[in-house]
Amino acid sequence: MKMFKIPEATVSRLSVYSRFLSKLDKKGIITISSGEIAEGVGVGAAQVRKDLAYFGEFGTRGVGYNVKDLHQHILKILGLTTSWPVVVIGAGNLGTALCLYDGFRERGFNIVAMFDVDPLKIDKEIEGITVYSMEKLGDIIKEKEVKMGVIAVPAEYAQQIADLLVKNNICAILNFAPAVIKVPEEVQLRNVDLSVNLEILTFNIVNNVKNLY
Amino acid sequence: MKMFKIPEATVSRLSVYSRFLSKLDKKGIITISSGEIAEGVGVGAAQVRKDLAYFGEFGTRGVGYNVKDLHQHILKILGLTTSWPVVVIGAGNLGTALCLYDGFRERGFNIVAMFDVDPLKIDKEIEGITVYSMEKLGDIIKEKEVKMGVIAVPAEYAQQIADLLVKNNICAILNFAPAVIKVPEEVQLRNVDLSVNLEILTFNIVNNVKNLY
DNA sequence: CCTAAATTGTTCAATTTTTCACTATTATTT
DNA sequence: AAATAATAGTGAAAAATTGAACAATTTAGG
Ligand SMILES: NC(=O)c1ccc[n+]([C@@H]2O[C@H](COP(=O)([O-])OP(=O)(O)OC[C@H]3O[C@@H](n4cnc5c(N)ncnc54)[C@H](O)[C@@H]3O)[C@@H](O)[C@H]2O)c1
Ligand SMILES: NC(=O)c1ccc[n+]([C@@H]2O[C@H](COP(=O)([O-])OP(=O)(O)OC[C@H]3O[C@@H](n4cnc5c(N)ncnc54)[C@H](O)[C@@H]3O)[C@@H](O)[C@H]2O)c1
Repeated sequence: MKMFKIPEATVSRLSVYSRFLSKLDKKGIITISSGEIAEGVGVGAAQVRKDLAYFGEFGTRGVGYNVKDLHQHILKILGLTTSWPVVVIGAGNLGTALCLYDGFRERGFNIVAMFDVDPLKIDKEIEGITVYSMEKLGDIIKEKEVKMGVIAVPAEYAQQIADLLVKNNICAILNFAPAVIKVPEEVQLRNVDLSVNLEILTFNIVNNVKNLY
Repeated sequence: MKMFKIPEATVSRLSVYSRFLSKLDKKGIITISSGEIAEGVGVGAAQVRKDLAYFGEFGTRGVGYNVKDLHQHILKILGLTTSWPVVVIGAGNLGTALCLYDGFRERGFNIVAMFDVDPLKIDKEIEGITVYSMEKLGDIIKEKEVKMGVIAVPAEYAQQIADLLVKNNICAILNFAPAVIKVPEEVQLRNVDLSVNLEILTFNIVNNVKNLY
């Protein structure tokens, strides 16, 4: 790969483009211009072209992009041409909601197991997904070749769960706990912090920030 | 307010600082330096000082920041000195998980009502929060002076719910549906897109992106 | 009281990201 | 076949963000 350092914002937009293209494809639309993509996802047309230009030339000048084609290219770029087995740690309200959610499967993410410490939850099944005790974590990660883990335990345990995942050679962690956790630099970490999102909104309200879309 | 355009990243870091300070305060810690905050939340010390500098001078040179004091200042900046009534639209798995979650209340967000179209869910209570039919939305927003709405309905209905919220004078929307929705520029909108987050991780894994923390 | 250590606030430089404007290419029309 | 219109790709400019360096201020110790 010609890794020229891709802005993270670019990657997240690619993910959005991809979903938009998928919708267009289902509607049977064959070609689309950068301007129409831009309009559809709420960014600038130059931005769309620049984002794609990091990875190659996917369009035809004067014509636009072939929807199916571009979609496939983006899926490839994002690593979504294969399925990703995922484990969820914490079978509470959030963990359960994630398990019941179809949207992940549609994008190639497969929750293969949940884990919890609560004896009442262990060995139960949620939508066909078994909740295991924590001792099984290592075995299942190895057996199912799991690369990604989702942390949905209370914040005070988030770091220890992260450590455990790291010890079991997980490559990436999505953390929902409102905690700052540290992992070795070779492990990918993203935090989804819902309070932060709400608080950006309150900040904007009280400071009367004009949207700039 | 001396609105010099605050980077959104700054606002989200303020939210994280605030939680960190709250933890320190509970531990009885009186003063802290920018370097320690930086260490605690995983950013640079200069970044911390720069973020705060947008809003005033809160520290004492040679000494650091008073924890309680700084915390109060940040809460004020974020608009968290008053409680925010919130409505959640969509009493499904995610909406329910959000309702059961204490973390929001702790930060001053109060879910005052949920809304759904499913007759089986309407009039049920979840953790003391009633699920109302959609017709009640306007009345309750007005009555409870709700400024923020959370969208937790399937993607295909997200736009119409957003429109409805806007029509009822909501100020800010947090959208969980994987849909691009449009609102007037005076309405604050944030999207929490979990698939995007997972896909940034897969991108990083397959492209071997080194973390830079 | 003076000096040294600590640490903030701030300026300025570096970097990153976005936007703009232009060039090249393709398709279509006359 | 030439002219026109549409639109991708791209390099340069602009804007936004981060990072490093340092001057200013406070406290503590001799
Ligand atoms: N529910 C939400 O809407 C929501 C929103 C934002 C953030 N979060 C965060 O997500 C996390 C989970 O939230 P939740 O609402 O599902 O909480 P929850 O209490 O419903 O579930 C937590 C689960 O983790 C399990 N658990 C506790 N310690 C564990 C450990 N050491 N190892 C394995 N499992 C353990 C518990 O048994 C429980 O089943 C929390 O950190 C919360 O702050 C939740
Ligand atoms: N569950 C998750 O973990 C998860 C994760 C990421 C994103 N999301 C997104 O969040 C949204 C909700 O997900 P969910 O898992 O809770 O789905 P869900 O199907 O469990 O719940 C959706 C709820 O919305 C209600 N609803 C449908 N149309 C409505 C309308 N027009 N007005 C009011 N209510 C309506 C339904 O009756 C249902 O109760 C979806 O857009 C989903 O893609 C969910």
